Amino acid sequence: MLDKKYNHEIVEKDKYEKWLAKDYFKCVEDSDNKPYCIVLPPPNVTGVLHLGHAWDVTLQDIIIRYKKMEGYDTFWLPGMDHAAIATEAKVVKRLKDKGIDKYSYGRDKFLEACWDWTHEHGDIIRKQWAKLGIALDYSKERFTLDEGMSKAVRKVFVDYYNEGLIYRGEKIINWDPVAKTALSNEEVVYSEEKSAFYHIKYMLENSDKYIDVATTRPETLFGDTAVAVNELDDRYKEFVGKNVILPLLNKPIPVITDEHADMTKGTGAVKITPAHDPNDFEVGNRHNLERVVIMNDDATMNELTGKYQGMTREECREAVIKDLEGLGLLIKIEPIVHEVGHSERTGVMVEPMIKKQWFVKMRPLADKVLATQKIKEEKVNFVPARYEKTMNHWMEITYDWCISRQLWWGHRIPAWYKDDEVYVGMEAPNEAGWVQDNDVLDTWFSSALWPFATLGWPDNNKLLSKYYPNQCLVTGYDIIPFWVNRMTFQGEKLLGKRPFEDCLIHGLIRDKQGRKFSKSLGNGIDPFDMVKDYGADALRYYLATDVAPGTDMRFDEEKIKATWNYINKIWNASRFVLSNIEDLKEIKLDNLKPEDKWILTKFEKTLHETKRFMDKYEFNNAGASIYNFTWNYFCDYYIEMAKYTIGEHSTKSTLCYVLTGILKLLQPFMPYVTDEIYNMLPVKETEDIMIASYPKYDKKLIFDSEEKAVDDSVEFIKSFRNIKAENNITKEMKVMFDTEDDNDLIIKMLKLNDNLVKEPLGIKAYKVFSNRVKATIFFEKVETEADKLAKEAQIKVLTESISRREKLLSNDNYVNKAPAKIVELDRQKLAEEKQKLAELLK
RNA sequence: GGGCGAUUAGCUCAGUUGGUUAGAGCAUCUGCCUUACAAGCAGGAGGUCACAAGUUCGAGUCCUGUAUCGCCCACCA
Repeated sequence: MLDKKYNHEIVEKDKYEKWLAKDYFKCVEDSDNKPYCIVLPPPNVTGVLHLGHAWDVTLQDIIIRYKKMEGYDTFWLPGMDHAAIATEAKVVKRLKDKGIDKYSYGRDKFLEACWDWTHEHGDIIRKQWAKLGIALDYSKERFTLDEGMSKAVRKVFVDYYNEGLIYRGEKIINWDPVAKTALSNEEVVYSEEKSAFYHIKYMLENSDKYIDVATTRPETLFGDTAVAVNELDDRYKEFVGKNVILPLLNKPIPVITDEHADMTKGTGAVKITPAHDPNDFEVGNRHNLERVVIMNDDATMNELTGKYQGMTREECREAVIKDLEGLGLLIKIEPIVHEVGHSERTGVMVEPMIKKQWFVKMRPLADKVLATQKIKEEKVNFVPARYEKTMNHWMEITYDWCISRQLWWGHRIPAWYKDDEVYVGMEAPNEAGWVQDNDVLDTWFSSALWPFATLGWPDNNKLLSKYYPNQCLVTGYDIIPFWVNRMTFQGEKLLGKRPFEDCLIHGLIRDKQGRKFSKSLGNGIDPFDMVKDYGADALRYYLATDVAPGTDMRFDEEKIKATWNYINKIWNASRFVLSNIEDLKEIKLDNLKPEDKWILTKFEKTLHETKRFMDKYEFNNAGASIYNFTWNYFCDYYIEMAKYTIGEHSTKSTLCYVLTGILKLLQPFMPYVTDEIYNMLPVKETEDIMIASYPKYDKKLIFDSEEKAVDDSVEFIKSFRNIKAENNITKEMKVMFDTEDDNDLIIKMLKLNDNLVKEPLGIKAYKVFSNRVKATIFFEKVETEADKLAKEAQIKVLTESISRREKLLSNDNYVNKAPAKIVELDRQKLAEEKQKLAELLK
């Protein structure tokens, strides 16, 4: 016998270990069943899982468990990401707290510290996965820095290099002066900052004329090698071709014309700093300008800035402005607000710098994706579909991907140098004297290979051929540019096929006020506190059903509470069923009563609807559909009806059949409690519910006329209760049925056995009716003013509705153009309303 | 500057191809300890679907425009 109250701690205890021991989570490579593979977005080993991860994995687990019951050979591959820059930052800090400097510690020892960190956090993360009950195949777990991944990474690098898709070049890149590494465009986040246009006089050589140059970055003037104006700009005609004097350095630089100078912006004259600005870099290339690097790697000013050497960028700006002002070269300061790029990881202002780095040539790779996305059978199907635009737009505008990072934790670049020679290969060259590139690859370079490198690529094996392309990938929309896009172009280039058929996108979780969760706000919620308080099932159901796919969610603990109540409801319904079917030997759906047929029909319809939603990943709608059936039909009505015929085999069978069905539909959402209850069923098809089959829609269990009839009885019951409550009618009432039909069920449900009369009484009468059933309640009661008002209001509503409907039905346009079904419905409704009104007016 | 999303009950959210009186949970009001469940049961109340114009017999849903909020992208000096 079940406890009276659902206790999630008891229910969830030891279950995960049981599932693991029975190998339920393992894929069956040799199985003939159709494969269904998802690779888990590998969480960073930087930290522990948060609510967003819990959401992400819950969605995947629901898909996997659903597909498994549907008969697929499911395979959910877990793993973690070494997260190069993010983890390195954490380990650097940990060492620093111990008084150890990364560089003096040395590369090998530092990497050891990184591995220690990785193992610590890996263990924590695995425990967290277990708490959520997710069906990961741990026998295939991978790490983005393991041997197989490393091999795949080197292979891609070498092949791309040989094909010309990877090259090394000196270009302007985003430099993080704290981590002292290059970054990709995606790793730069822009935020609005208060700044100013500084208008500076650049004096014409040997003249007292000058050009007013407006800049937001006066500290970079030491790197100026020209001033550009537009060739159509009349204001500066006389300056073009001459020199202006670079302030502070008193160095002559040319005034050139270039399309980059926009006459409508600023003063129309722009200083050109090729080594510290991407646009100026391009201008410099066009005009063969010298590139003067004026900063050190930590973004302090270097020796070329004279007395400003050693200052930070900020200090230098202040000093420069002060000095220019002293020289009378500062015209004005115009405050503005503009977007400034910051490092995603360290938060520091990114400095554009000229550096020799490795790049992936993006155009051919991106074009391939754009072409594939035009083919229905070969494209990645985004859910919701609008996110395809996010990827496609990125593919259209992307430019070469800077993949080298000046870090230690990551895949070391397989390039070796000897004097001016470069060797790129899977292994180091044999001869002596070659030195390997010090840098590692962007962490996303390896995770881009995740959907196939984890399956054994570049070796061709059964795992790869069976499970690639993956059937689905689940991730948040914020990860599309970093990861989804890159997996897509890599998969299509390297294996000739999309990495996954579907890509289910979810949003971000925010707090109750709609703010992002962040450490500084202190508004974080630990999902495992929720598991502790309400159970994994409640958290999972909440996360999966709260919002429609692709939208953000506002976290609300009250809803988890409500889910707990729902589970408790299921628990208690099961308690009733189980305690009454202990002697059931087999489920036989024959000699069915109308209410049995009714609930079976409702269940089939719910199943049909639920499956449709599950297949579209609309778990919110699927959840609502099951909830509505379970609570409003099964619990509120069928169980109540069943109480009167509980001894009959058909009742027991129906109870057991429907409860089993409900448990199966809920299993993907609530694996623990459904497992617990399923195992207590006297009749069941499998040892555990997660290996049972999903119910199949069965037309033979659709009974239209019984459904209609019992629906009508239910409608009558509701009307009856309504009238009884609204009129404060007590048990003293007498009831006379006007209709001959069998009203047994109604009489039982309303407990009217002692109140029935055959002839009308000469006291106040209340009419109750549904389509089929009519009855009169006799009850002595003084009509109050409130009763009168209520009745008048009801008459008013009905009268208005009738006249609106009559008008509609007399409109030929409507009658002729609207579907006959709709018009017929209106006619029915009108007739009912008229009848009701007549009753009220009696 | 470009793109996307949101705007529906007090709160958080659903709402399929346009079609009965726009739904749910929570909160709220009334009455109930009816032996599965008071974390429950029964019955209510609560919405000009952001705004304006349009298409249509019919618009929360489709078209156009506006407002507010949010996100993404973009090299703007």
